[in-house]
Amino acid sequence: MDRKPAGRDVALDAIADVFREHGYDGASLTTLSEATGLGKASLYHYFPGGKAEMAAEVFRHIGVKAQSSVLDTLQGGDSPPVKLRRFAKAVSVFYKHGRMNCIVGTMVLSGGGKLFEEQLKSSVEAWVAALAAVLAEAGFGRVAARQRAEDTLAMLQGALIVSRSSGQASPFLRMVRALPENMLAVDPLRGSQANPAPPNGSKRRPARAANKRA
Amino acid sequence: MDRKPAGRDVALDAIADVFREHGYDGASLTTLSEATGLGKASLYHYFPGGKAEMAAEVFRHIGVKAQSSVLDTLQGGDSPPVKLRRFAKAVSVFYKHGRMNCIVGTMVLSGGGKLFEEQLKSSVEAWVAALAAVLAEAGFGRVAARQRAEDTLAMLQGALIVSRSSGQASPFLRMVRALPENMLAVDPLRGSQANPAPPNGSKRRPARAANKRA
DNA sequence: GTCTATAACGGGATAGAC
DNA sequence: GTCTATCCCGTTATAGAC
Repeated sequence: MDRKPAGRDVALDAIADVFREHGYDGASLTTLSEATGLGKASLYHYFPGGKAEMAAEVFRHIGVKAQSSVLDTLQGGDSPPVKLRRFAKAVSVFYKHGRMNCIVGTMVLSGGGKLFEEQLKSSVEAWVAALAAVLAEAGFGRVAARQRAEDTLAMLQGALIVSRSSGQASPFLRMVRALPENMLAVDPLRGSQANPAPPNGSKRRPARAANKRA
Repeated sequence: MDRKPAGRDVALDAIADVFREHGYDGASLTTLSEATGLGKASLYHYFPGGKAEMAAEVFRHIGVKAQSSVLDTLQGGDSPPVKLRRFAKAVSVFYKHGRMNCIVGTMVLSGGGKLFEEQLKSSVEAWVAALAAVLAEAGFGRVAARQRAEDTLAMLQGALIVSRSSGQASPFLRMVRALPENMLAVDPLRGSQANPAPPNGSKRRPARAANKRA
């Protein structure tokens, strides 16, 4: 199998950054040209299919990176809690601790949703399957495991968006820090029937007396 | 105060739909013209500032609708659990039970992020403040209440994206159904230290024996 | 392989008739 | 207020020199 010229893969990183930052519709060939240092014609040399092919290749490229640097942390003989802690660390690094967007979420909402429906779906599926496998290993039923995995991805996506909107990384950091215990907790997304009365502060925070207004 | 012509507000609904569906960059004047039934020049009659003004007005418009049909459910003398259940119902309706995007999240990722930074931030702030007020009323400390409110919004955003990506409403519906109890639960986002061992199925599901592979 | 130049097209925005 | 016609510019995409 003849591998593609070396320039292509390094260009792909720059291209990915542009799509992540500006979305699919917002990424112009001019911008892509500047970001890669290649002229427009050169881009078409590497990607005859134009912008659409660039985006498709970016998905492939990111998918491979995500697999090796994030999802693979869920493999191996360690216990589920250990795996999930590794995973959470890797996720935080992968998204630059909340400062970098998820390109999948970005594409879905910025013009690539219809165009790359299949790739986006299978990307989500890869993450769900990997997480669900660990949860199943931890003792959750098949359906419950998949639901928890989906919910976890949703929280990740949402935390990234909120962090971006507000310009603060803290929502993402909080989410990713709580992720391992949260995923294995008894009923994190269904509420705990055991404790209907809310506490007046958590045990790890100073929890000054609640000052209600008025 | 002279109120604007009637055609403007009905056009605004169609315009909002276009932005929600295609994002800011993806919404062309041609599309907007077709969706509203107005010619381009007529659109400029109503919105001299062009597309940017349309988007800005859409935010205002949606903000008012969100306030009256969703956030106002958190007002009144009822108990926090009652308010949050009302809120969850309203949210589900507001987003067409997972089939409709959040325009704020969409805009952030589709070209309007820089342009409408202030409006987007204040929109998020309105939701956070409204939810945090209820949580404070429920006894949470000021900081914890805001964090929980942020986390809830993040989950909502993420659930909408995952639902859209996967084409299934179930992640969103699950999230919104669990929202009231989840928000008041002891430590939903920080994991419960009391139960390190995961159960083998939840109490409300058949929970067939976990079938691990291999 | 990479460049300059340019074609073909669609975008946002305006003018002016009605 | 709404329309048709038009302008200007940026965009995608290609041709052809080097």
